[in-house]
Amino acid sequence: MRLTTKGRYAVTAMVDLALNSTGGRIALAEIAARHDISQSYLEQLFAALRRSGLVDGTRGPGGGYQLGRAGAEISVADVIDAVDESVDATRCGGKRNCRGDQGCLTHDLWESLSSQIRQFLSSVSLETVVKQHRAGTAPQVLHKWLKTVVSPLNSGVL
Amino acid sequence: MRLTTKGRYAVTAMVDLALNSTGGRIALAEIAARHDISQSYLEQLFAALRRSGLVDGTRGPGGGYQLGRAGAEISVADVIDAVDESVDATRCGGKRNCRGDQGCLTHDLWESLSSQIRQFLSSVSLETVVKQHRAGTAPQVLHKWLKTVVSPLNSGVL
DNA sequence: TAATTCTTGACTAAATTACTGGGGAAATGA
DNA sequence: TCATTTCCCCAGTAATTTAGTCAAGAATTA
Repeated sequence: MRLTTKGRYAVTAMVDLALNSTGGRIALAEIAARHDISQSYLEQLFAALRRSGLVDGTRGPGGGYQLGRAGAEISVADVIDAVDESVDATRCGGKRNCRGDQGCLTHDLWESLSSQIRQFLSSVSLETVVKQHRAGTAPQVLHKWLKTVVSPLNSGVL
Repeated sequence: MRLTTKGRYAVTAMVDLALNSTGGRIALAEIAARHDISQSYLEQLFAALRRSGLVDGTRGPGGGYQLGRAGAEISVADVIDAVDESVDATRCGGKRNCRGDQGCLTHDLWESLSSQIRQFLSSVSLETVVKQHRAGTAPQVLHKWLKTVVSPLNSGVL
């Protein structure tokens, strides 16, 4: 799970789509203009999103993109995965023998951490983000929530 | 908050330091060999870690690096921030006028999401990672924990 | 048919990552 | 003092990724 500006572009565009989708379709040119992103670059990202079934494109006048399924069914992790191509990143290709015993031990550590992040992002849907935005106060709620949730982690429960 | 392989190198090295630190110092060459990373590259990362006070280097024979403070006091987010130089990433430099009204609205969305990830990573200390690794079963515990915690998010509480 | 919009592919510039190499400076031990 | 070990700092560079351009074409609507 990587978290780059590329993924951010994709998430932004998808949230835009979720935010402005009142049943109709939205042209890429619109999204590109709204966020001042190169349209051709967005096209590349949407090609990947399309291949993953996250969006649905229709051509011709009045055409555009739609969410491939309900916003509640699309997680932020889905979007990031679609454009990021997860480049293996393990350096030893999953084999547990990169260097001595301990080499891949720390691999495991990283992957465990990384999978926690993934699970977290998988739990946040586009709808959640939209709702959170509309609510306004939500970030504080989340902040509180995280605080209560996170303390057992550092207090030696594990 | 970006999450690249660069940050992963740094976290791996720091966890190695936390794992093998029995009071003494550890030479960079050791860490480099253990994880098969270019030593000079690690030197660059450690220069950044040093500037942030996360590690403490001593020269001469028997020298090496030490954690700058207790492993419980160093979060994964600290490590990533130290090497990542957080390149602004807002594209409009904080100003709320990049394009019309809605441009920076979605900015807010992203930044809120990004800050949630940051808070999550801030809650995980090196000690936590080490403990989790030693426990072995911990990842499953975490998985369960996340599941109970995450459901209110998607069930319309917000 | 003409306009619109997605779709695809090739190509390029800029930035970042990962790495190399060299020349020190401080500490230690002989 | 001198050699060795280690951090420390800087300059450069190849590979990769990001971000963007350009052009041709397919499907749809009016």
